[in-house]
Amino acid sequence: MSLRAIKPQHETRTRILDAAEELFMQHGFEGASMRMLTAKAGVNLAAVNYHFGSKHALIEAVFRRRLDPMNVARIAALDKLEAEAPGRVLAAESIIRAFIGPGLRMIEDAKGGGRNFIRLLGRTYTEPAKSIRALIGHLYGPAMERYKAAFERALPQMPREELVWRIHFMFGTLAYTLAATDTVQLIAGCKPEDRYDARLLEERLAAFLTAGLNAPLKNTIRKAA
Amino acid sequence: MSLRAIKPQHETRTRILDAAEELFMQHGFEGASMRMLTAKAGVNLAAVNYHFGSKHALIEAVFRRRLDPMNVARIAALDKLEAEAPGRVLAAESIIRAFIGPGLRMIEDAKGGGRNFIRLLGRTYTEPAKSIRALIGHLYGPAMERYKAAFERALPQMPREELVWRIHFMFGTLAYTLAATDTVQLIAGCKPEDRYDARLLEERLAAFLTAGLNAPLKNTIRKAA
DNA sequence: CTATCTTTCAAACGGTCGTTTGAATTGCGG
DNA sequence: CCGCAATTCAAACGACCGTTTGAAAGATAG
Repeated sequence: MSLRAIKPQHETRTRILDAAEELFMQHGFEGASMRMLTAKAGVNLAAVNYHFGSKHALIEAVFRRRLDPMNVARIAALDKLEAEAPGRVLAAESIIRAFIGPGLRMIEDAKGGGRNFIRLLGRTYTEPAKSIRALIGHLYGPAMERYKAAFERALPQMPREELVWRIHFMFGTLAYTLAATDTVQLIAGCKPEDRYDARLLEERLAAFLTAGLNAPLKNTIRKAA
Repeated sequence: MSLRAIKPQHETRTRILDAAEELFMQHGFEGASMRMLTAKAGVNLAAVNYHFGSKHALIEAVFRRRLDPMNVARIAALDKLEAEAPGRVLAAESIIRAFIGPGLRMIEDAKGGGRNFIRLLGRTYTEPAKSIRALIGHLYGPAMERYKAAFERALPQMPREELVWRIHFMFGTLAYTLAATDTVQLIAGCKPEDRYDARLLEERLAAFLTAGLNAPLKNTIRKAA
């Protein structure tokens, strides 16, 4: 039989990761069982434990596969910005666009599962399980530090406390926007075809976030700093 | 024995609701089992099914207990605003404050469990289970319609498409801010005591959201409308 | 006190969970 | 072609899940 080349070498790992990505997004980490998952991947039930060790290790692998390259891209985008304007102060909007760009570009990858992953990621920020939130925090750490420092340089006049909160707000907007795409339809009948027009969404997000980050400082806020 | 007056009448229901609120927040709906829950409440395992019918009905009861009054308060706040300025156009910031006020006031109720509920609520917007998202959507429906109409009246010049997205962004910021309070510490060492200063948080949120909602319309966005 | 309704309780139900096991199968260098 | 390691497989493990049951206990009205 020569047509058995369907499962080339260690495709099993990839098939599991793909299935897990989709089912974790649809049912959550607890809701997606190993039996569901291996059935969808077309592999044996024991394959997950054989290749990854445990369910939790599989979850970590699902995140690392996409998140590590994404954060590398984010840091690279910031490096590029700073290299292009050495010594000068970056516009906050440029930094925001550098950060949200890699995530939005992944949304356009519908067939490759990138869109699934982005929605999964958005949900995971508010995941109840401590171990998973800790994992996300750990994977995000380096990029986070880098961008926080960039924002501090771009907005030297803003109280640090206030800046931290505004970065937090921006994170929330991004996470929720990506995770809860069906809530848009709750607010209004939104044509689904432009829900994934990443270019347009980037413009909308950048405008909203830039305005929010640069919002005028009221006295009440200034006094608290 | 006269000191047995600890469990007055039908306190069992309330004890279950309180325990569920806290455990759902800590472990999620699937992660918090009936055995955990009834143990924490100090009631028999069968009590949940006796008093509520099923676990899902308990989840619904947990939400209705807090969310219904909260949305009534939100609509009342909007009614009051419109009654105070009959015929006039409301400022977007006033509408935003009317919306976020009831939620933030609940955060200050630490002992009563209100804070737990708000964090639970924030997490639930991105809950994987369809039935739970549907429940939330249903409970939010009326208040949502009301506020959407108010924003449309306050910003008549904004394309409807864009407005829907900006409302979506605002929702996201609010939900995430309330749900993922520990992520703030990830961004920076934030003194936890002012994390729950609802007054200050309201100022910060109002400033950020108002600026975002009123962000200038770029050509790219205008053309898409 | 008795009869009736409500509530609590221990025990068990069938089912699904993540993981483990040991044998069968496959891939491959010598 | 053989021998060995890597991988796949069916079956079973103990644990926990949400729910149900029928009897015991408590509250209440006549």
